[in-house]
Amino acid sequence: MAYRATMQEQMIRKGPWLEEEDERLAAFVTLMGERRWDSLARASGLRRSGKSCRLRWLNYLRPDLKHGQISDEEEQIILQLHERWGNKWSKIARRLPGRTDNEIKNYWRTHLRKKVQEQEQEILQRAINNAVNPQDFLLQQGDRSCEDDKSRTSSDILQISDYGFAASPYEDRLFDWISGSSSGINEDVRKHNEVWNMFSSSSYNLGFVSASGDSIWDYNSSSSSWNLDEDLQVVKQTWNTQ
DNA sequence: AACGTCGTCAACCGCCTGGCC
DNA sequence: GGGCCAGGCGGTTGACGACGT
Repeated sequence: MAYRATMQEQMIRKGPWLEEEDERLAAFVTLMGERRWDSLARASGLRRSGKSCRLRWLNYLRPDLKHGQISDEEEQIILQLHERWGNKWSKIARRLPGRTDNEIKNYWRTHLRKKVQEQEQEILQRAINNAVNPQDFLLQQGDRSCEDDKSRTSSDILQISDYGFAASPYEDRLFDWISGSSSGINEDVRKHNEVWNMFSSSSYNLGFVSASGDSIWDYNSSSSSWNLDEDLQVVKQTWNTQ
């Protein structure tokens, strides 16, 4: 028994995929669908693990994948979403049709991380030069962009950023709508920015703040003044009339 | 030309989660 | 409720090429 298991482990191939392996995998995925990867790996006769087959398909062979350079627009989206969600690569990837979590993760690590760190360093330096606390400096910058919102305190602003959008049903459904209804990446980017601006507007943000410190989404659902479908409808209508 | 360093990216690893029995 | 398994996810590794010394 143990001997057989060891033999099987020895049979498993690792490392770069050969062209004929790719062809075989693609043929079997077409035949069996994108599931039961262990069975697929066995049935195909590929000496690869199910996990390895799944990864190869999702990251390289899938026909809807975009191969090639990440555009400036895509980079902007990655930056914005990473700022919101952190290293939630698969979540970010879902907002960029044709891109994989692995691709975005690598792109972030090799191209963007350094850039962001430099920007943060610059902010820190400017704060030092202005002899203020870096956090206050950022708040000052933020206040300059929303002068009309005098009632918003710095603690409000911190609450908003603390909550983020990670568990937001609004956000998930909005972005599903974006990627489901558009006709290309430019359209995606345009819609993304529009919706992003709407969410970033002071009225939306103030609505999201819970005075009690509860999760904003719990807060929303417990309040009868919020209606997910109606609010989504408003956003979509606003978009469609533009 | 030889060697070292760095950047890039495909692939792997280990942990977590959700579904099923 | 608990065990098992498949799949998903983020972090890490390693091969390889480009570039500098």
